[in-house]
Amino acid sequence: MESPVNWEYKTLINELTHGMEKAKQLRFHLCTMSENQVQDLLMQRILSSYEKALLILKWTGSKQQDQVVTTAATSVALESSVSVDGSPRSEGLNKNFGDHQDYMKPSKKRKMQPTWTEQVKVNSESGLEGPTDDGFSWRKYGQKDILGAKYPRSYYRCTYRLVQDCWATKQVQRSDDDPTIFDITYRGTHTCNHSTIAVPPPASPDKQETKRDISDYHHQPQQLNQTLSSLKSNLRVNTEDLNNDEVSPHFSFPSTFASYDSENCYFPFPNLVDGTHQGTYSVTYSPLFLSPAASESNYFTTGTYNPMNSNWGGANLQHPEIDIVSAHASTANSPIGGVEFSIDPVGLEPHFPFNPTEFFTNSNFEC
DNA sequence: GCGATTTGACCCGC
DNA sequence: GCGGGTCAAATCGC
Repeated sequence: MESPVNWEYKTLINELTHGMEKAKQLRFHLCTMSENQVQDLLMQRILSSYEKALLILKWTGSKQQDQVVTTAATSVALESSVSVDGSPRSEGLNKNFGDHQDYMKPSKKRKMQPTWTEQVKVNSESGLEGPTDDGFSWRKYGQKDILGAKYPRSYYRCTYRLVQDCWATKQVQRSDDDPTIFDITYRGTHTCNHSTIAVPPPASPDKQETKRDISDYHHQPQQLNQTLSSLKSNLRVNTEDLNNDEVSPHFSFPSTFASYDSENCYFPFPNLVDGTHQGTYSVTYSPLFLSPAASESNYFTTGTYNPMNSNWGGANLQHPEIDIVSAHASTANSPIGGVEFSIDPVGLEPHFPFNPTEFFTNSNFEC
């Protein structure tokens, strides 16, 4: 019997597929009616967004199925003599972890894990070891001098690896060219419940908080829905620079989503609510997330966050926005693929009223 | 004392 | 054999 989650998941896939087909039809009509390259470019990007959303969803779905299988097969020993790297050194490790087969997961799935890279620019070269607060708790487990690199690479893993079996890791390396830029490579997605996201200040000043556990959003679909509505209302495409080859349309998001991640429904942008960082962020996703057509140029940078006035891209405090600016005139600067906007069907309430077709078709595009 | 970081060593893939 | 990724003992800091 099909579960509600599977039903929601398939419905979401169907809706996105339907939307993509309609967008293709629209592009066909636009191409036949006009030679406006701007319109065609926009259509390509809309299609790319749908395509990537579907890819992400499908990937997430298969991952969840794997998790179900893994959880169910608790009595099955998987390569009990293989370590996290797949290396045969079970002696010491098994002392700590016994024959807990979950420990073996990364060795089997490392190449299947999603990997993406952010470039984070910090304010000054001095005073910051690197970008730190991205909403998760990391524990440094190694540092390595990399051949040809001026600065060493630091290795971090989730603090809750052992407690909550969270296998997310990240690598941080300062750029050779610009010491104020850090390349952060994330590998794997968080399965822990300790992520935090930035939220708008609450109405009551005596209950102000700047971070909230993501589980709040899982358990408050109404609030998430409101946030999505806010995202919808603030989503816009700025095409004023379309004639400039160097600049592509801007997609804007409310800053509420600055840390929304696919695994826990939050974006993987660093959490900047503490106001300690100012900089630009770019995200490069691995081909695992992208179709061959889309992965050709899947790179964009966001606008600048100003901690002095808590603004993203110069937007006001009431409706701060993140301006996502494509660095290349590609089909990959969409908000969907670019910021890993995948709605995890498991992470949402079964009856969460999110209609992707309506969401995208009714979005407030400004042309 | 406990948790986080450092750092040399080990292991694996290429 | 080399380079990258990870481990784990030693060390540090609160």
